[in-house]
Amino acid sequence: MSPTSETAKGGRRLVIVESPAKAKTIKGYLGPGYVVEASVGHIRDLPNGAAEVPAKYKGEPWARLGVNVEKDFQPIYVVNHDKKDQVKKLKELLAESDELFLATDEDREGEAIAWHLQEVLKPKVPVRRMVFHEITKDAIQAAVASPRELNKKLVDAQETRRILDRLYGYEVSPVLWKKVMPRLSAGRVQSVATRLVVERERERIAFRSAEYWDLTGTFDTGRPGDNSDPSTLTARLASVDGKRVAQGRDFGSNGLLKDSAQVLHLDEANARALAAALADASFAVRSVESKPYRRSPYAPFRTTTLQQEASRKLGFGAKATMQVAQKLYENGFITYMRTDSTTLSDTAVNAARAQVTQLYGADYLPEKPRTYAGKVKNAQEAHEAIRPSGDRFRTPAETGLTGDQFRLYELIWKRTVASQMKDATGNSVTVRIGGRASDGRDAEFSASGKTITFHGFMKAYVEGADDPNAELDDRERRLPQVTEGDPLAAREITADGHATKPPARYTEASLVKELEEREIGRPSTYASIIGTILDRGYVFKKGTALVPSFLSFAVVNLLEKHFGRLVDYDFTASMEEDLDRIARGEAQAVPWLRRFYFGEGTEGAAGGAAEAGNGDGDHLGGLKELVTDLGAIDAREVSSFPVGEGIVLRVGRYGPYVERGEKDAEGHQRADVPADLAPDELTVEYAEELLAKPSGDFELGTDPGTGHQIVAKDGRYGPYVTEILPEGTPKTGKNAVKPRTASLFKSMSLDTVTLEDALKLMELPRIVGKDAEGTEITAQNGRYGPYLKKGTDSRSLETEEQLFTITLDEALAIYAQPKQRGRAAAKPPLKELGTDPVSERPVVVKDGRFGPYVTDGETNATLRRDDDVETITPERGYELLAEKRAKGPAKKTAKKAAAKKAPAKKTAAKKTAAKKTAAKKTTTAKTTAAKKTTAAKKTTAAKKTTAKKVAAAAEAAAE
DNA sequence: CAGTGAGCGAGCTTCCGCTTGACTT
Repeated sequence: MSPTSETAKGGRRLVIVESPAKAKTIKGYLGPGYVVEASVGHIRDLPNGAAEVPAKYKGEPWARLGVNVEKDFQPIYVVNHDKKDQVKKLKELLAESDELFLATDEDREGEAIAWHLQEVLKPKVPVRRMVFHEITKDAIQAAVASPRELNKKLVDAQETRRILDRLYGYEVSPVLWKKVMPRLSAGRVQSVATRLVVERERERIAFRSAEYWDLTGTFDTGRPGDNSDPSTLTARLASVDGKRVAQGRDFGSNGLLKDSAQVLHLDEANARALAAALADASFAVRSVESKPYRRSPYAPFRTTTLQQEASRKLGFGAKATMQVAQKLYENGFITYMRTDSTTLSDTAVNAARAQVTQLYGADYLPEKPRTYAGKVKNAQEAHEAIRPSGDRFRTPAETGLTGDQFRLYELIWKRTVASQMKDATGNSVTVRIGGRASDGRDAEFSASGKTITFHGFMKAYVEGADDPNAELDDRERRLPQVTEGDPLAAREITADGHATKPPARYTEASLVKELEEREIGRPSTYASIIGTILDRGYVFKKGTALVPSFLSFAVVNLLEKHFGRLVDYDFTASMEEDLDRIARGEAQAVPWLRRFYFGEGTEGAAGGAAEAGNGDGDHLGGLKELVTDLGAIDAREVSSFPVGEGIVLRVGRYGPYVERGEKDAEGHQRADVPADLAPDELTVEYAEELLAKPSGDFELGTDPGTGHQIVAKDGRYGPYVTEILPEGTPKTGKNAVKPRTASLFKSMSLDTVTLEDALKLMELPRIVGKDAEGTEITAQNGRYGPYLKKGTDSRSLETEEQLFTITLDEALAIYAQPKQRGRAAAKPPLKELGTDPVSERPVVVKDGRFGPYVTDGETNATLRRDDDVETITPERGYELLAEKRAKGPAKKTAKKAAAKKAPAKKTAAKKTAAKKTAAKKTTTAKTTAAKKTTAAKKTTAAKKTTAKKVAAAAEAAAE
């Protein structure tokens, strides 16, 4: 496989493409003298997080962004971790070459990859940019013969896009961490995708169904029927006394008629009365209308249409489709699968036409090849449509493929062949039938049919439908051959009730389609967009439907209210326009970014030609300002949704819950909402039901001793069991009784814990015995695990089982030992790393609350994600400590200075709360303490925000 | 969102878009 072995003597050329599969193909077309290798996508990017930021930028306030927002948005680029080997290989190959051809895709990203390659490889030989749109020998050789220069403006446009996405994502996500829940995310693409799903659900919630009725009549021609001339036809009531009968589409989403003057709304009684009045009526054909029918084939596949059809016809998710397609591509069965183009190369058109003639005959072949104009607005057209590869398409049977690969290939093959076939033609017929009811009303029924006289492309391929009730294109519906005036007998007339349905939820495929239409996302990302919003818990799947979570309602609500422009559906489209201007040299990246980030009116922005979006002229503030001043964002408000009857749904840190009344007030109720409840199913009645019974309980049974019901729950500190006290037990006041509670052991789980386990757990704390002085020793389970307690002296136990088994002698033996202070002291270090060269202290690895860390007794540094206790070297340990020392003190003092008051208060508040809780005089005291803690926390949060604001202002001033 | 004993190292989460393996399930 060594590419150099194929290289001819002298005049070696290195050609770099993006994909290894492509490299393999092209290699064969270029022959000796050329080495073809892949970059395997992008090779450099902005640093992902703090760990990837080069040391020299670490202290910078903008290091976290990877973009120097203080100096013309200069990006920091680092070679992607997983591309280091590939870059090394490319460098080696380049060292043996006399010329470099950058043959990445001809689109914005491809141009950028080429530029990054040039920057990283630093070639000393001539560099050429070479592009091609078709992988054939002629096209490739022509491309080599006529290279061009790198288009730096196009690269600028890509870089601007990259920086904007970074600023958006890395500035807005932390707002969500603070205001909604940690680890959430926001982004130009995912947030709009989420918003689409949320908005559809809002429509469903607001939707009011309408009931309407109509009649269906079965009419008989009185002739014996056959296949081409059935004896009966089924027709629906179309109008009464000339007034059209209302159908589903006549109703709005509010359940009311859109235009009540024009249509007749039949209710059940009315419909039944009319049916009865028509029972003995005589009917005749009033009109027969025949129109030619013509249908053209669908365009060849691009990524989105392939995902949609694979979903409809094969039941594949977007990700599965792409994985199967990737395999087909790698093994040379199909062309590239991430494309927004429906264009077929000449080679492909010829192959398709040859196959049409061979399989279906010349009658099915149009005179001229069909071409499909690009439908996608921001298409970059770097690739062909998705089609079988080669200049002669293999039939599915010839491929030898099996399973999913076979099915997907067959789909692609059929669609491609069909795209070069003739239109399907036929007739569509509408028959109107009239009759007079016994009450004098005139009723007109209507039926329509379709006959296909020439199937054309439908012989090969018919597109599926999202709606399972929808009729497919090639379905024929034949009506009896009747002419105007023909008498018909009504065999049966029935009244049918209907209800209008809310708009359907998105599926993966339909959401991707929507995103493409709105120019949001790219072929290479459609599948992962779905993955992202699923991973974040913004949506979940119910069958194939994408259902938004309550969490996504809170997130979208916040974004709409405070970052409206960023989740505007036209934001991306307008960005694309601006990027195009940058690519054409009509606008400059830096002023554009400055306007986006710092807002209008900032220095330099006025001179820029770029207009940061159209239609958002009312917005002058920049992103920076929006994420700095968070005081205006009321976290409680954005995550509260009224349900009705005084019930509010709230999205808390632990998930959604419903609440009635104020906390601690009389009549306050609260209950968890199942995480997989679809928002449109949360009715007032359901909320009442949830509030009526304690939620999330696993009912274990009754304690034979007390008669109290025992339940298992999942609480803040994990699963636990507790008892339900009978009605009327005072929960507050002097005689308050607290239910017994106990955490589950690690070995137990909520769904398997038994009543016996629970009763045993609730016996804790267990009295083990008394020591020589008569002080009671108890065994109990606490926050840090099982422990013994003697007065104020506590000792950890090793296992939870010991809580039940430990004897007095064993307990006394433990107390005879000196107290082990803290967890770290109790455990030996995980590893010893020798002596630190700087502090000259012994360095060890320990396990702490936040995972393993290295310490020399003075400085501590947590191991990074890539470090491993087993494999860590002493040198790495010293390095971590040195890093920590380098930034530690500076950061610490800064932090202390900035947030001095807040932590002090917090500690004080905590202590107060702890003391009062410990005192446990009454539950009232406890409630007060809890309240105070909450209040203190709020103050702390507010203070922190203020402190940050001050810091930000200082930064701005320093500029 | 139960409320239980001490002492004490933070660091990281996150974006979009271009590509495949290397992993585990």
